[in-house]
Amino acid sequence: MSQEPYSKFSAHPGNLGHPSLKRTHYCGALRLTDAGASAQLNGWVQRRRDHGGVIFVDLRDRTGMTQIVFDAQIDATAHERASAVRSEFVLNVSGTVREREPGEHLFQLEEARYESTNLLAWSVRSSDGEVLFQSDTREEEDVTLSAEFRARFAEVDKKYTLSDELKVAVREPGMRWLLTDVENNRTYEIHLAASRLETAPADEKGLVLNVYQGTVNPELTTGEIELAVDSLNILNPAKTPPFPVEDDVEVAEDIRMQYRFIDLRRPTMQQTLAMRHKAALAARNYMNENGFLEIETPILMNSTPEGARDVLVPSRHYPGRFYALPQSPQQFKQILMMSGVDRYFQIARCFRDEDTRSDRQLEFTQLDIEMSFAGVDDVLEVTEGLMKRIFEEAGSIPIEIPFQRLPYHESMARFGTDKPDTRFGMELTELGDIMADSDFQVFTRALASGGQVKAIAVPGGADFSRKDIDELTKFVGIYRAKGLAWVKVTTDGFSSGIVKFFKPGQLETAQARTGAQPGDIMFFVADRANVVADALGNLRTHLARKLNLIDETRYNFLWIVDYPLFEWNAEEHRYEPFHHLFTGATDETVGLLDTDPGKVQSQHYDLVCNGYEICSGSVRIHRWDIQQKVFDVLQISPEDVKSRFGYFIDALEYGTPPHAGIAPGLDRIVMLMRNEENIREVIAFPKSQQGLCPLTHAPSVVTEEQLAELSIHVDAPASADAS
RNA sequence: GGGCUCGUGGCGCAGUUUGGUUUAGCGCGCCUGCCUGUCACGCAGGAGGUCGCGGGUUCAAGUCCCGUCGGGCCCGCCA
Repeated sequence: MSQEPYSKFSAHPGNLGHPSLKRTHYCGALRLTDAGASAQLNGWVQRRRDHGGVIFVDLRDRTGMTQIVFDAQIDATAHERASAVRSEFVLNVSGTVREREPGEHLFQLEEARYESTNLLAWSVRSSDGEVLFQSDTREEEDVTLSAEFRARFAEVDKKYTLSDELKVAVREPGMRWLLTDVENNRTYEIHLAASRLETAPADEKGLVLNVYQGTVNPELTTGEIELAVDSLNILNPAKTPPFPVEDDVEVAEDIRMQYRFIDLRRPTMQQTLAMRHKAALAARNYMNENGFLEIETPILMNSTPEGARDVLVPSRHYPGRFYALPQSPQQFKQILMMSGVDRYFQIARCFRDEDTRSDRQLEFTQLDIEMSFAGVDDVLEVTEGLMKRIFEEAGSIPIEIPFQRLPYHESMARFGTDKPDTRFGMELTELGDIMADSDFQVFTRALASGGQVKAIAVPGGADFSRKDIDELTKFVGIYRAKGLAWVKVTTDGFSSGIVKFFKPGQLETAQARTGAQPGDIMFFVADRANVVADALGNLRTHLARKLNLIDETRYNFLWIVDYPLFEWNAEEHRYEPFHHLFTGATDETVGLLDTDPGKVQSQHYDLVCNGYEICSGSVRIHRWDIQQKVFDVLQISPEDVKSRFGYFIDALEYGTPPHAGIAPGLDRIVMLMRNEENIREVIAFPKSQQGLCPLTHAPSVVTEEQLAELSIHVDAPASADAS
């Protein structure tokens, strides 16, 4: 039959009546202390368990779940309506909060004895004095159960074996306990018979101990209570969702994005949304407390063809002219410094029309920051405080500041990248000096043509099979490495087909430098410096993941500093800015702009955490003459400068204060705090890798009229959405 | 621009190597009925698939070939 729930409800006008929607609690809020109170909840149906005379429904909202119970004896109408309720229906219920009753009586022990010295140290003994169960610390978990007592459990509850991971909670001192088997996720209630207690002190002999099946759900924060419903309003039925609203369900990305409104109902997604909000709030508060003004800058601005591809927006008034969406508010934030704002920040959306990666989207969010009369140390200090505030306040992750600083060249040398993951070792080791006179031509040729030979030692790698090594060779091939030489270190010496090419001492030196131990393998790459860095750097992280060498609980923050100002583009025989056009040089090297631009050091800094670049910034050029020299080095003609940056150059000549800034990437920060490996997981409405939005079908074809107004003629065939 | 990989009921997957014994199977979900203590409820019964799309090879295509659309990872790109 078709799954069309709507018809069932159109015949029940009672469901369409408007009850008060004012709830008394969220679904994750009720606790044992609320027992006896009446409550009204709104939420979505997580699951329904229909037992005929009684129906259980888990009602969910963004805070959690509460079990609500429909009992024909409490309210026949609500019970009848509840039988039609299905997953994701939206309900409004009211009723009484009640402690979950003990279930089936399992067994009884006569002549139990309770002893206590205080509320926290107590025991229950059998009549012959053997301890049945006891707890003598403040830790609820520290419970001992006698073998005899365990045996009684085994007799009655054959489906489960009581595990060793037990928790006991005192319900009423000397009378009732809640025993939780954490591993099996089951509870039991242990009662000393109340009738006997009325007349005798609790620690006297002759009590009766009863054990019941518990109905508490230890997995739910609200698991000690339930809501006995006396009134149900079905606010809206729902089609069966395309996938269950649960964590850890694997669903294809396009389906998740197409039904993002359902995907976002999942608890982890709700937690991420909440954490992202907290991170933004913490940032706002911190920036405010430190004297920064939040100022908005235009979304429609001019295109500057430096750097990334711009996202363009056609102008209706000026045919053939386009706005660009900001790659970042770079120029505006500098102009704000020129404007005397002194300290600016903005939670800014940025757009870069480049291909996506697991940590890159077409549009993303930066905490854009700029400050006047500031140098490197000032920005780093403010940023460290900001990171500490965000990670601790939003992520409950303690952060120690200040962060270490690592020069760019050292990072490249040791890790092969300027965004190193320092949670594990396997650092790259230079071997060019000792390998130059080996007989291994792969090495000697690379060195002779100005290249490098470097190596890493992989713990336990001596176990790698031929097939493993072939796969790794293929892996480094992605980074243009032509091969991957290897030598296994064993207790008997070196093992590899290439051992014969080395002179005595060469492999020993390699072993000493890489720190390889017997049982390890050394991997060598010989090539141009950037190929060696890419191949070994990526191999290093690849193997660390594969071999589980990464402590996922750690957050290793690291400043990368002392970048070069320019990078030589060998193909086009000219310099390019390493960071961007407005990055300042260090005082020590600024003089080299005229003579040796390649040696100029910039005042650029990146903050790296666990292999992700999470902030990037610099001290800016604030003097016209220096900016002019940079344009000269980059061979940007005066005409180009005037047309592209004219207003900016103007402003530099009207009293620009020294200023510096940085831009932490909010998406990646939240990714790190949530331990997510994909940026889509921390964006409410992300785009697919091809830049499509499966929910709204953007980008879409527009009408001929719209195009005509913009004087745009589209050359490509307008392919309709294929799905 | 390029490489790798995936696409089979609502979801997740098996089947694709070696084309035909497959009436395309499994788990979850869904539907109907029963059930008063479940919480991955249970029990009984049931429905649901142009194997992404197009073309080709063949007596015969989920399976082989070409193209195309979509998802993912990566190289290039990302000042």
